[in-house]
Amino acid sequence: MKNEARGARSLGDPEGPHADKYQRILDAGIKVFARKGFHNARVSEIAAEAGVADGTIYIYFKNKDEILIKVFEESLGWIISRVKKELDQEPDPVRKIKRFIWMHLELLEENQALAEVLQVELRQSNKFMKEYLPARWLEYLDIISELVKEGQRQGMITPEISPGIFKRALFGALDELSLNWVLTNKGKSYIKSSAEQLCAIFLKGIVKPGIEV
Amino acid sequence: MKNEARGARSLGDPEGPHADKYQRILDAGIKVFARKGFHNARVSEIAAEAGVADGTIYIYFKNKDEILIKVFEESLGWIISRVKKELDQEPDPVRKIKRFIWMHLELLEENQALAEVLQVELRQSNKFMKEYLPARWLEYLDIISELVKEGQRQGMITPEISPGIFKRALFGALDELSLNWVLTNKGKSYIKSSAEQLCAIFLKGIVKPGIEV
Amino acid sequence: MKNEARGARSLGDPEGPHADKYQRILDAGIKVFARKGFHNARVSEIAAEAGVADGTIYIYFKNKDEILIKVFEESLGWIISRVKKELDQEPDPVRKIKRFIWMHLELLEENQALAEVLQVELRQSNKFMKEYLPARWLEYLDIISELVKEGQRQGMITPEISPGIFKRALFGALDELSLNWVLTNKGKSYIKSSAEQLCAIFLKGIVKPGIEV
Amino acid sequence: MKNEARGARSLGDPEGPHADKYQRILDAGIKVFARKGFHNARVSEIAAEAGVADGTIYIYFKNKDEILIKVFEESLGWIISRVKKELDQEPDPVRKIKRFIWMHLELLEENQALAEVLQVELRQSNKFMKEYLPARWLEYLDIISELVKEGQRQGMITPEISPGIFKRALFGALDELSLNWVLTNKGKSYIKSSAEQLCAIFLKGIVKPGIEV
DNA sequence: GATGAATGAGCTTTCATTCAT
DNA sequence: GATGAATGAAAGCTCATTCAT
Repeated sequence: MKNEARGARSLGDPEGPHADKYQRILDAGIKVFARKGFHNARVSEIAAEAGVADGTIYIYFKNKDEILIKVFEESLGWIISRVKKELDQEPDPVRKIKRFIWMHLELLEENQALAEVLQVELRQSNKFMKEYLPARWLEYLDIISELVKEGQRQGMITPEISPGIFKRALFGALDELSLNWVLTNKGKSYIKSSAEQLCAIFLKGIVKPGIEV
Repeated sequence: MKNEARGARSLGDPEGPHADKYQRILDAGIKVFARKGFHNARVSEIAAEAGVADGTIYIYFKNKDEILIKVFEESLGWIISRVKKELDQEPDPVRKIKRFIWMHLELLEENQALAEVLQVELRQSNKFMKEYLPARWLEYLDIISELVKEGQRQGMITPEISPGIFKRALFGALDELSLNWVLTNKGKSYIKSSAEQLCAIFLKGIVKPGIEV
Repeated sequence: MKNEARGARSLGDPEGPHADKYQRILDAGIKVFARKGFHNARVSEIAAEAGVADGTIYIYFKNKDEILIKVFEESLGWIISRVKKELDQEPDPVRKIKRFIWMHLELLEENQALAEVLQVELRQSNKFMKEYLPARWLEYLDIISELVKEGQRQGMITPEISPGIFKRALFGALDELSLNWVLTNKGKSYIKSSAEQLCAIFLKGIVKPGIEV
Repeated sequence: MKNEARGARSLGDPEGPHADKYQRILDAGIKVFARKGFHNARVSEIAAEAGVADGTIYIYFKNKDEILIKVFEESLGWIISRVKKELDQEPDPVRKIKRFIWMHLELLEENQALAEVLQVELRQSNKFMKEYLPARWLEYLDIISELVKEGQRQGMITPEISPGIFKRALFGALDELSLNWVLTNKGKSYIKSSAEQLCAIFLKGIVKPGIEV
């Protein structure tokens, strides 16, 4: 009843009676963290952005840290489910990897504020919230490594490649390119070129066939 | 071999009469920023680490931000000169790219604290100090793109590759892998595997020859 | 014997249609104030302890202060009526004073939480709620001074004694000893010794007969 | 050098280079705690009263609690040493007890603000800072019990009296009377009467010689 | 130049109280 | 009457920066 109008409005999947304000605070958190970074974000600014009183934040979240943690969890959860659903439609691991690259860039393009938060704050947090360590982010990375393993099983991907290193290499490249897109204002075409180029680089390499490496 | 040119001091190349304290503060900054992150680093802790009084910091640096900026500038300057010198010894662009990958990882391995600062804080700062935007970091990235262009001129690298996107893809991958190495404690062998794998991936791709992509 | 008149409810004598919740809040107030002290007691904790909603408190009490005031009033009212009733059974003023000492200690022993609130918070409140100044507490003190006056009239108590100072001296001594009993866990025998000793001290003094003072 | 001018200015015995501000904050703490009570005292008000910035408080004290604790420690330390010195001049234990009663009341009369803090906050703190429990306060109480024991040894005080209960009874009475003096504005004569009456009560009792108790 | 005590703006968080349901 | 989610003022404390010595 309370949530009938939410539909596709925002990331995440809040449940329970407080869903509305919870989600508004989460969305506000994404915006403000993106604008100012976690440390320079003021709780009062998040409250204002969410249209609630400062104190209301603390009904739904233990503290400022928890807002960020929940932003990670809910956003990554939503991204993962979106990505997995689309990958199912691709026939083979190599096509899936291409699709993954495209989706990563497109999803973040659609959610620029979220992109900024994930790129910058996820690193900070990986370093400082070791007790938490976003399990969902590892889950996301493992989508890549699983695709590589499957490709190797099917004989499409060279067996010398380490899936564990590849997943980080690809993620790092994707992350750097979307960060760059977010920071500069290169327009949508940059996303397209980035996707195309990354597919080419990671799948076929850059050295001309026949050249010794 | 690696440190032959650095004298007994440390990274960077401080000049002038204040060289000693200036450099001590800079080194202390790297350590403390690595340990705590920029926002949680206390100026007084940097001062203590450097063995100077709090107020002395402000004789050499305008403010806390400037310590970080100078850490970037001096460290990147030193890295760039080291890298360029070694790349000169490689015969062709493809070999140079391989050398670059190895050096990046090895240099950061040798300077773990610096690695942590560059990886995490450079992102933050890229985002917030747009007025500054570390020119040296772009210079470092451009080493890669110049190598790609040269490779394309010499016909060793496929012309479809965009050097501007490639430089960020490679940097992102390197960065992610060294961050992972820094955060987990995987030992030196992880650096080696990372370098080998990245060379393979970026130069030859992961799809088996003959497979359609 | 001691509780015969109190029915199943508790201290005080709540009347009117709200009697139940009113009393439950009052009792909860005593418990929570005893546990945490007035300032550290949370209205929401009192509500929880009373099994009512936070807002309900404000139907029965103007604010948090008023809960404490009513705790004083109702508790002291109950204590006074209990004490007066028992004193009637004693034949002379000196015996009545002895009885008073015993009853004070025994009543608080039976209501330890109330004891803690009265002892600690009454002082605070005496100091800050000058506008209120618990009339009932003065009434309680005056029981003592009236007994002294009566004793002087009957020639049993030396006329040099000021009833006004004596009442405070005795109350202070009683209060300090019950506070000490509440804070340490000395068991029931400490109450007995305290009563005996106080009777001896206040009635006969501590100096041996014959010694010059 | 820095402290040459302090003389009798304020309680306590601050040492070290920061003595001046430390003592000013302590004195300000006494005043403000007396005026408002610990919980309603604002750190900023103490700072203003001491003529320092808010932050300066935290150079000298860990937090607001510690100001109160140090007020207890230093004040009681000062009181104890003053009292002990004077008691030495009295010839026998009974005379010493009389002197103690007079001094207690006179010292607090001279330091009214301190009196209010000790009386009201010491109780609160006894209850809530069990970890701390002002050792000095116990030391002060023990002055009394030691005098009683000595009096019993010399045969001047009846052996039935428990020094441990007597010390609390006397302290409670003194405390209540000085609280009353502080709260009402009874003038100096009330102090005198209180002292006289307490001496009479505690030493000789209130019951006329010859009356059976 | 070097010091480090002092500053005070500004933050997160708490919680008594209200009021729409 | 009863509820409890929401409010928002207020306070303790931190720490980058200054400046008298």
